[in-house]
Order: sequence, then structure tokens, then C-alpha cells
Amino acid sequence: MKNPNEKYNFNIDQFYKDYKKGPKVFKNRDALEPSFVPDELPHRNKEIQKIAELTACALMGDAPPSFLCYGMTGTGKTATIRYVSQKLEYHTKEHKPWWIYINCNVVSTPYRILAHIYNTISGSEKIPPTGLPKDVIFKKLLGLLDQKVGNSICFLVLDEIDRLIENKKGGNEILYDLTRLNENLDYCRTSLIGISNKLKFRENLDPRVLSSLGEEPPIVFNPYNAPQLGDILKDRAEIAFYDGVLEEGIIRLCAGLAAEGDGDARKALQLLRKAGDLAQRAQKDVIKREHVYEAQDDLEKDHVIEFILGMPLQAQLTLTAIYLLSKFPESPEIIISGDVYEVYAELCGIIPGVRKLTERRISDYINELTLAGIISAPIKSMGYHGRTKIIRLDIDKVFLKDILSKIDKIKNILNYKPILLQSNKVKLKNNVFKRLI
DNA sequence: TATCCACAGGAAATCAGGGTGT
DNA sequence: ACACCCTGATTTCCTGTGGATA
Repeated sequence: MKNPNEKYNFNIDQFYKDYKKGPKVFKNRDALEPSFVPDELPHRNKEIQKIAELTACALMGDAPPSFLCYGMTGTGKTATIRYVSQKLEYHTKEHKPWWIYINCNVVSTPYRILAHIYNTISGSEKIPPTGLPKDVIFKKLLGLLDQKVGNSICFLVLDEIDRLIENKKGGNEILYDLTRLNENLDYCRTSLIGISNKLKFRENLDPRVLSSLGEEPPIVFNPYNAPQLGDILKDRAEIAFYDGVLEEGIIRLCAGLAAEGDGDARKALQLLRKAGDLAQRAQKDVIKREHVYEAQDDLEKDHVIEFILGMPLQAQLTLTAIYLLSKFPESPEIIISGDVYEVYAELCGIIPGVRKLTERRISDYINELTLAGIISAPIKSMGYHGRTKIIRLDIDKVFLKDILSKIDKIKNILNYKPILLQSNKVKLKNNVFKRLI
């Protein structure tokens, strides 16, 4: 150590003290969180009205019909339902309705849905996370509903209901069971509200379920346009930030950027929040345009980082194989799935304690990477040379390397040159492919 | 024009790991 | 200890396919 004081260079106590005294931008940061339900929901009047009409009979103690809400992410579906539920609760004197929210992305299996409903109503963990037969839980649930909910209405809100059907593990069965809960209940009445981003998910729905859930016309939530997003952001910003923190035009900028995408209000709010975070972190008392641009960049990167680090090791290795296949001077211009698997298999041999999966499984992982926008892999027929996916990285290689080097088992092989690249077999094949494309 | 490559991707079976009540 | 339940990940088995080549 050159300077004997070097080890005391960073004075963390002083730093925190200064930070507390420094400028503050957030008055209430929570107002920009997705879970925040504002007092007013701009530009959702039609939808609120329709849902209010459908659910109004709950005021008289009658069970409202089941119905569906469609709309892309960030169009306010969940927020609108929560908003209406609060109002309905406020206007009900006795027998207040129960609202049970189920995010089918999280609570994704028939067993867990039943258990979730039961445990929410009972207020404690009465149903073990696994072990019991479904029909036993179903009967227990019926008993609990009659006993605890009694003469009230129980709304079951199934958020992202499409997830239940797509990996069809009994998704239709549980929905069918839920739609006919009422037939088996003596006192309590239930009503289903399904929320979905996929319009065409009805096609895979069991006709018996559809007849109940699709009795009423679905409520469609259209994406917000830029001015509408601006109104939403303005309301939230007033709660979230101190006066004068926002530079002129910031809201319009965030709204514009989000509207360019798909009118996702959640994204717009995230953007504003992140911009605030960045300004705060830089100890600035004004949020400027560059903070917003930086935030946008960060959010995209955060999403990719989170996704890759959250993948199972096998999928990370698949991505590593693609990376290694494209980083060297002798890398082919055209990467096909067969080569990816070959390199992947080689990597499995190098890293201790890793089981080699089948081609079939890796094929699925390649599809997942495509869905996440990390690679693209269109299918191309090479005629006599077969039919395969042409794989290309869609994110920056240096950035990808940074991410992969955060993974313990992978960080040491990022400079490894696959055997495949050492022969000129690939080069020859590649020349043929280049001609065909 | 029949052939045949190199896979794609659906469906069902299997496995392992978390549990249950008796 | 035993028989059985639920779930998620993976394997096994399989049929399908676009188009350059023989």
C-alpha cells in the first residue's frame, strides 16, 4: 500500500450523513409502484362503468355473473378491478363481499389455487403446500366457504388466467371446478373474474368453462396513448415527487417513450421511478431528460440481466454455447441449432457435476431465449442440408459476457474455444449455408 | 420429381422431490 | 412403514417438413 491512509479512504459514515442532508426527490416513492391503487383512474371510465354494472347486484346479495377482462400488460386491468372492489366494499352495508386475488403466474397449479383460496379465507395456513388429493381440498373449501363467507359473495379474481391453459396441466379442469362451485354451496355464492393479456386464449378454453365465463361480453382494455399516459403520470408524479423536482417536459417524454412501445402504463411508471432513482443517486435535486434516457437504457438491461441470471444452469449453458460460437475469429456467420447442441454438450463435459440434457430439451431452451428477445432463431430450410434454426445473438456480446461472468460455474469458460471451431468442418458447411441464404 | 437431410416440436411417460393420512 | 398425492423437469417416442440435390 503506497498510502498508509488508503484503507480509510472511503468514509462511509460521512457519506451517509451527507446523503441524508443532500437533495431529495421522492416524497412518496410508492406511488410509482405497480401495486399502488390511486384514488382516481384516468381514462378507464367506460371499463369502470361496465364492471360496476356487472357487479352491482352484489349490493343486493345476488351473485354477479362471471366475466373476462382482456388487454395487454399495463392497460390497467388489475388496477380497475381493485378500484371497483374498493368502491363496492364501501357501498355494501352488511355481508361485505370477499375478494380473492390469484395471480396464475405465481399460483399456477390446480392444487395450489384451491389451497390459496382456502388459506386466504381461513386466514392461516390450514392446507399444506402439497400432499393431499385435490378432491379432499375441494370438499374442505366448500365447507369453509359456507361457514366463513356465509351469505356473502366471494369474488375469485384470476389474474393472467391464460397461463393456466397454455401448459394445459389440468388448467381447464380447475376452471371448470371453480365455475360450478355455486352448485355445491348452500349459502355462499361465488363469482369468477378472469384477467388475460391474450385475446385468443378463449380458443383453448374448455367449452363448458367458456359457457359460464363467456356469458357476458368480455371487457376489453385498449392500450393507453401518449396523452393518456401523460395524465396518469401527472397524477402519480404529484404524489411521488416534491414540487419542482421534474424538469419541464419530463412527463411528456416518459409518456411518449412508453407509448412508442405498447402503451404500457406500468412501463411508463417504471421509467419515471427509475429516472427519479438515478437523479437521487447522483444527488441531484432535479430530474432531467438525460436521467430518463439513462433510465430507459437501464431498464432494458436490468430486464435482460434478471432474466439470464434467473434461468436454470442448463439454459445458461445453452446461451454460453451460442456466445462461444459467435465470439471467435473463426466463428461461422451462420449458427445452427445442431452446432449449439454440440458445443453445449462439450461444455457439460468440462464443468464438473453437470448432467447433459437431450437435444429436445435444449431446443426448448433455445425457444425460451428467443421469446425473451435475447437471441433470434428463425427456422430456415436448407433443402438437402435439412431444416434448422438460424441462431443469432440479439444483445451485445460484451454485455452478455459481463452477465455470464457473474455465474460461478460459467465464468471460467468464457474464453474456451470449442473443439467444433478448431476443425474446418464448420467453415465448409458455413460456405454452403451462406450460398443458400 | 422423388429423395432425403437435420432438425422442429407434440404427446405421453418417467423421475425425483416435496408431501399426506393411516 | 406404506400406499398414495401433486408438481416440475426431463426423456422417450414420434410424426412432420421445405427445398436443394441426385
